[in-house]
Amino acid sequence: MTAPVRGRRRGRPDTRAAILEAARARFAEAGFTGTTIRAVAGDAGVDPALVHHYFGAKDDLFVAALELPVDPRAVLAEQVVGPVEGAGERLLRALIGVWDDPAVRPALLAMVRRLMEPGGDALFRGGFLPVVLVPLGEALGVDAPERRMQLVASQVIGVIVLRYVVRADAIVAMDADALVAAYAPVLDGFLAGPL
Amino acid sequence: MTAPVRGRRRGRPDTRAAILEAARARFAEAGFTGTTIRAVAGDAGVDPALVHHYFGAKDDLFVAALELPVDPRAVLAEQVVGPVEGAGERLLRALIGVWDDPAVRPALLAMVRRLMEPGGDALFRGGFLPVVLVPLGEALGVDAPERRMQLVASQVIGVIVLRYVVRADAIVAMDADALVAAYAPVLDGFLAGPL
DNA sequence: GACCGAATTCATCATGTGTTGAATAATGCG
DNA sequence: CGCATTATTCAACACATGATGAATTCGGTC
Repeated sequence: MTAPVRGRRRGRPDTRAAILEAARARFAEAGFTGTTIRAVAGDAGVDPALVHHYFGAKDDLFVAALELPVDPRAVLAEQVVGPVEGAGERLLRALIGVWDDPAVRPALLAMVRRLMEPGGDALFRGGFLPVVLVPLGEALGVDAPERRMQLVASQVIGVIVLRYVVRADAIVAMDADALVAAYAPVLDGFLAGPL
Repeated sequence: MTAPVRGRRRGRPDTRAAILEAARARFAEAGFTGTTIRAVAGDAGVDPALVHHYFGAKDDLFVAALELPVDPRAVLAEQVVGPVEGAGERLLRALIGVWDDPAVRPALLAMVRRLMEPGGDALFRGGFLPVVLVPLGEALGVDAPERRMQLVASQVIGVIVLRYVVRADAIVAMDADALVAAYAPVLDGFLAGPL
């Protein structure tokens, strides 16, 4: 049995990546304040000090863990932008594609959890809304993008919470087509219906 | 009965109530783990030990703060149950009525925040779903109440998050009629539309 | 083989947490 | 008044947390 070995490890294990992965999982599961550096270090099989060595403070770890393998704006520009007709379905399919990718979901979950913690409103108003939602609305060419995209968000976030945070079985059980059938009409209504 | 109790009676101003109110506000704002007993005591202008004196551990404080001035099932039974036609509007108006009551909102917010924290899925599956959602669906006489009510919940929770947690301005600005106009058709579709 | 830098751990600090028990002040009853 | 009872605070404990700096070990380079 290996006694606790001090000093550098043999071979070239990518410890940094292990820490990042553990941090993503923890942040996704427990949010920012609910995640402890010691727990992350434990999951990665590593001393807490090493976490600080690679990423500085806890805040820095968080933004590092948030670095998405995907740029949401690129995904939206490629898969969603286009005519308003069918925009709801395209949005849903892009959303599901990204969220069901296990490499990306933890980071997204962490962001959603952060949205609910104190200061989350600022994150929404200062980040999510102007950076993602409104530009998307404008790219789709809808009128009153602020209002309509907030309506859209109110449905999308509900789906995300029930499917990925709270894991309500009926919503989890739906595949992409079922989700589109249920929600695309709603989103289309928010995008193009009467206000 | 009990012998005549001698001695000091109750706090001068009702300190107990002050603590409860402070606790409700903090739990609503920051969730369970994000709320510290010292902060509650500080808000109530009181020593932390007094909080323990009145309510025992932090868990007990939380359940005491959660005690709603309203029984959600009673509200639903009175204002929502009825024919499926118009159920969406009735549900929305009841919801808004309860959530916009400043005496109740903090406790509700605290519950929603708890739903997002670790273990929130259990709270949903073991509490909210079987105690509130499914009975309501059955009382409305819809088919497949589990599925339909989870769809309803996915929209309702989205509205709650955007309006009360994240306070998205466009959603906050809507009055009851505007909310009904926007969301009642969606809910009716989930309750009675095709699956 | 010597040496430098990177990887890793250890011991430790300062702080904030929930909680406890004793101590003091106020109140009401006989 | 004096006593019982409650309200309230003080001081402190035990623990977890984020963070730091020194120490140790390894990998690669001259």
